[in-house]
Amino acid sequence: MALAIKVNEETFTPRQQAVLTAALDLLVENGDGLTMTAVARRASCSKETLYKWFGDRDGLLTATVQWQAAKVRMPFVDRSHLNIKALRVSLEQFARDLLTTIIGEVSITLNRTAITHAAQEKDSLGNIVLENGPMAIRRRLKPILEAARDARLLRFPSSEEAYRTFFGLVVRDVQIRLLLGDKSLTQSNVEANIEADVKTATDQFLALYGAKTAN
Amino acid sequence: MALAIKVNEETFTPRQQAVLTAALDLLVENGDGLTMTAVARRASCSKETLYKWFGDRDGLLTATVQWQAAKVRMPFVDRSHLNIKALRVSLEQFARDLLTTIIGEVSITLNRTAITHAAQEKDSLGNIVLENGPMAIRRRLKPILEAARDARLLRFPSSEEAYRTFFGLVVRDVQIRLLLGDKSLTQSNVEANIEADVKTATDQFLALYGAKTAN
DNA sequence: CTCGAACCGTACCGTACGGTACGCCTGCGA
DNA sequence: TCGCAGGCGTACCGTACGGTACGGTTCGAG
Repeated sequence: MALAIKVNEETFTPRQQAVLTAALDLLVENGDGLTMTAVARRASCSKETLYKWFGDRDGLLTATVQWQAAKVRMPFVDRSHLNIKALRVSLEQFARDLLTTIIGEVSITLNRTAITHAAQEKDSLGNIVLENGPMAIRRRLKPILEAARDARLLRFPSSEEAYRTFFGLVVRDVQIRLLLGDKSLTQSNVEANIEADVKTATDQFLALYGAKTAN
Repeated sequence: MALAIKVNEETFTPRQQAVLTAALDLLVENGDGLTMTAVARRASCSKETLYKWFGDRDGLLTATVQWQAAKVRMPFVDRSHLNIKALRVSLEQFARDLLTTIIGEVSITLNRTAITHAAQEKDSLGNIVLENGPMAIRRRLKPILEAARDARLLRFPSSEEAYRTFFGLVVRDVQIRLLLGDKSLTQSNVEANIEADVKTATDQFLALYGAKTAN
């Protein structure tokens, strides 16, 4: 998918970004509230301009999701001196970023929008979100895991399995419950437990894949 | 939520179930294809009947999701003689059912529909899916876990944490990727690995929470 | 046989929204 | 100062769809 690459080239003027911000706001406020008229009014621009810039409604939607999803940036991790302590810190950093991203309203909205889109024949938005979400994490995490394996800090049959286990241990049922609108999972509720969950997930991951006295 | 209970009372006539089947088929075929006209044509009934039976479009949608979601039934597990071997079999059974359910087209469609619904102000569909999905599993799994803890087969700080870890280890990133329409996750592709994934997840869970020589 | 309830098929209405056209204003270069 | 490109606001069109109305048919009860 050249989508993730295209994002860097497809740069938007400040005015266009203002429009995209308005579109995103409408999406967050009310998922299906993204009508061309509403965006135009919110951004104080004409519908004609919207169609000139983004082609059609789907183009606007794609641009909005792409532009916003690309903002999610995973942390760079220091790979120079890999010891068990640095590895733990790195993993915790990944877990923290993953969790804080996932519980954010923007992420929830983007995922919901992409899933709604995927419920029809279209898969473009799903690909964008996948590419900037799970796949981005995988790309960043796998090298770390493999370096740690080479340094005899971790042991696993395949880095793919290790990555997916890490994902599962961190995300658990939080994302699907948030996407489904579970009222018993308030954002502040989850937020308060992030640090504990991060530590638990990292501990568990190291218990499963850490070599020797990993704990 | 009295929703799950209401389902048992709210029984549908065969003719009504045929209508709901038509509605579900349309949902599966094309998420937004559930127009009243389409359902009426597919089920060979009149729109007037649809409105008489289900009130409005949302009522039809709710009835369809409710009726279908209630069909998901978790396995009953024998709790009489709990030893480590029986526990492992039970956990594998849960993992297998959870995975096979999640990757099914019907489950994907129901979750997508509920998430789309949740993207607007409405949370009823989300609650139904939650109640018949994750929460149903939790209700069934927790007693097993607690019984196993009482039998000194498992050790965990809280059964809630243990349940969520199990969920994460089993589901990993499969569900979100399927919901987003990840093309690299074909159903047959996942299906072929179910048994291996079930075993891995169970092993990992027991490694984390099993008491003593759980493995 | 008759009546009425349930239901099918279809025509119809109102509205919301995607998309287009057009008039007007502003700013800028010649 | 003139002209024009870009863009705002609004009016407008066509369509899709939710919801309603109504005539015709079937079927079972009395």
